[in-house]
Amino acid sequence: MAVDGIHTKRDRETVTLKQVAERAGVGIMTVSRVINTPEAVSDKLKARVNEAVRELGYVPNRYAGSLASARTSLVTVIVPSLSGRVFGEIIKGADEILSPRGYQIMVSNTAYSLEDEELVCRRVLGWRPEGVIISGIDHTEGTRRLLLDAEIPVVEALELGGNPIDINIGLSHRDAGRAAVDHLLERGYRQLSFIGAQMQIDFRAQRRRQGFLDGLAAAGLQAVHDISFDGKVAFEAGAAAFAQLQDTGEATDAVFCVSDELAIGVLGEAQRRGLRVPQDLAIIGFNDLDVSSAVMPALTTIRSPRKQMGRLAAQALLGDGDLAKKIDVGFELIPRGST
Amino acid sequence: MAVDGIHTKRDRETVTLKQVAERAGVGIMTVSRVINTPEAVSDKLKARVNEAVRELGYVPNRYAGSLASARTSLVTVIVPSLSGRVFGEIIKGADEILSPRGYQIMVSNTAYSLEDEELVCRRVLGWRPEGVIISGIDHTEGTRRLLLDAEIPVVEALELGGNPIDINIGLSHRDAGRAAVDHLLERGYRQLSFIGAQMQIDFRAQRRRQGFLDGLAAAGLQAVHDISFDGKVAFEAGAAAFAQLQDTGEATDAVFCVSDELAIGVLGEAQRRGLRVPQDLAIIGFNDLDVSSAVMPALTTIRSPRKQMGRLAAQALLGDGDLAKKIDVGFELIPRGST
DNA sequence: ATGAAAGCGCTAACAA
DNA sequence: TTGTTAGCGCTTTCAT
Repeated sequence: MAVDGIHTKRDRETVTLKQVAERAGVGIMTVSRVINTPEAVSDKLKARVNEAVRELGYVPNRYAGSLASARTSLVTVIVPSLSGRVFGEIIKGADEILSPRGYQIMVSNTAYSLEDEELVCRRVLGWRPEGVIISGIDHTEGTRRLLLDAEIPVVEALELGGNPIDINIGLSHRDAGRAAVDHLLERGYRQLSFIGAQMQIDFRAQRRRQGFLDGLAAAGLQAVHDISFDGKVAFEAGAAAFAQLQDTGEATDAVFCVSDELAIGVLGEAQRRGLRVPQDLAIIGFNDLDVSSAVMPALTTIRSPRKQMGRLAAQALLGDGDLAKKIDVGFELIPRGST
Repeated sequence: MAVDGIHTKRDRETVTLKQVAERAGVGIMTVSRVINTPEAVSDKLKARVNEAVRELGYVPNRYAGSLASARTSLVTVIVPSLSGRVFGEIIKGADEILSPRGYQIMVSNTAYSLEDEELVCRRVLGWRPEGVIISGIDHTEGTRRLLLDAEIPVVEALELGGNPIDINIGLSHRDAGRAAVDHLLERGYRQLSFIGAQMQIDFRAQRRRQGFLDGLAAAGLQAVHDISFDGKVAFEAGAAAFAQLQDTGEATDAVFCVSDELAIGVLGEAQRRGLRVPQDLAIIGFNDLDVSSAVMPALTTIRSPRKQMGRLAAQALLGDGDLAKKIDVGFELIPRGST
């Protein structure tokens, strides 16, 4: 019977190895073996034990097991946000590799704060993960120290660069920003603007913006507008930012949005204002979300191989295939209707 | 120093309570108290211990702690999919309540399979969660048995009904489907169609469809089209389904899509075919994703309070505020431009 | 306020 | 193939 509210377990009966062993009339090690290395037990005893396990509804206690064996089969993934589909895909990619190998993933959220990341890291290391996948390359010294001292494989994912703690899998966000401008310039646009969100806390977004500005400078141009507009929902922030930019500023004929959400917000707002995309306004985003190819016109964007990064990160942790310590997964500009 | 690939920890040095105690020149219980109940230790010893903890980089081992105390501070959330933003929001809502209270969330994925759900359940109970949040009300007998035997609070979330294991928080998806038809009929549409995806495995989607069909029947009508079109990406499935429906079938003037993703796919395809929405075609979805209000025209949809369900589920587990065993969070039809 | 002893439920290492 | 023993690193309980 279920029970009101959370409370400790000790006051209730728990089925243990020993009880299963007694029930089956065998030693506890036999039960342990039936569960962990069934091939090492005779069919006869195995059957008896399995029946006892079933009858008692025995579920092995991982705390006891891990304490005794020093194996946890746990991998933690540290992400800056639980909302975006972006991080969900990394997690999913990692899970696809890890689950079949018997690993459990534990996800923790830093809310884009380096200080919280350090706290999260400390908390999470108490679970003695056998590997850590952490987002980005910017961390406090304390976080680095913790991770280094843990003596487990660590993958810094999403972005390339910095002074890697261990393994680094990602792409150059600066190059991606640069690719966005180059594309717009090539298409003939000259009055380019940048729209960002949460720029103070999102280092990867900052680097995409920097790449954009670099590219403009290289072409002897400068941004017509360069704004960041925070908001609870990125789509709305995009719409609001574009509205502000149109209402108060000089004309722009192309915008680079630091994310597809913003870009789709801009697209909607532009259409509401009667602008034709891409004739009057070109829009390019970043991420290539599923929805980006569904909107009309479809959104030109830069695809980051998120799921692949998750998979590679997991494989790197497992030491599969002798992967390099540094893997550039690259990005791909997907030209579509919006430019 | 980090290390190549995952391997066990025992071969490397680990800092334990005992080492900290020796370093600080106190008993191990004093160290334990400094960490768990610092108010019970004198300032002098507390300072010495904290210094030793810092110097050694001590991180308490949760396995030892939980084994000894029978408290895990773990809550597991079982979802059918890691991809959708839908489940991410439930998790986020739950995390907002649980994290500040010192609980760690562990997420597990059943891939919309009841059999996998049972396996996942068994695996996850080995971590001795102090509470479980599980999606939906459809489970195998084995799953029910496991959850009941665990003697911990269990919340079945997202959907109301069935024979609850313990606590049930959600909404009636059938009523939601019914609300969708009623809205379309009220707007004057008569040639209604249904577009679904993954209908065989998604019970909640089935119930929305049933509500839709019920509503039609009550009005003496029947669906022009009633199709399900699977695909890797729901947006694309929506577009493909609508294309098929247009190419091979009778005229329809309104479609109810079982999810917003499908609806946005339909919207894009309709626009590509030169149809005016909502004049030529009305579209209504389900979920109210962030993107749904950003597209042009904005999508009429039914909002389910996902984050709130996550929060309520967490609060119910904690026994907060003496919540009912059954909570109907309702839904809200949001009329927008697409109808 | 502090410490010593016992033991949580399991696995490693060994013995039979 | 099976069982016995000694911990794993902590917290509980009970002394002091």
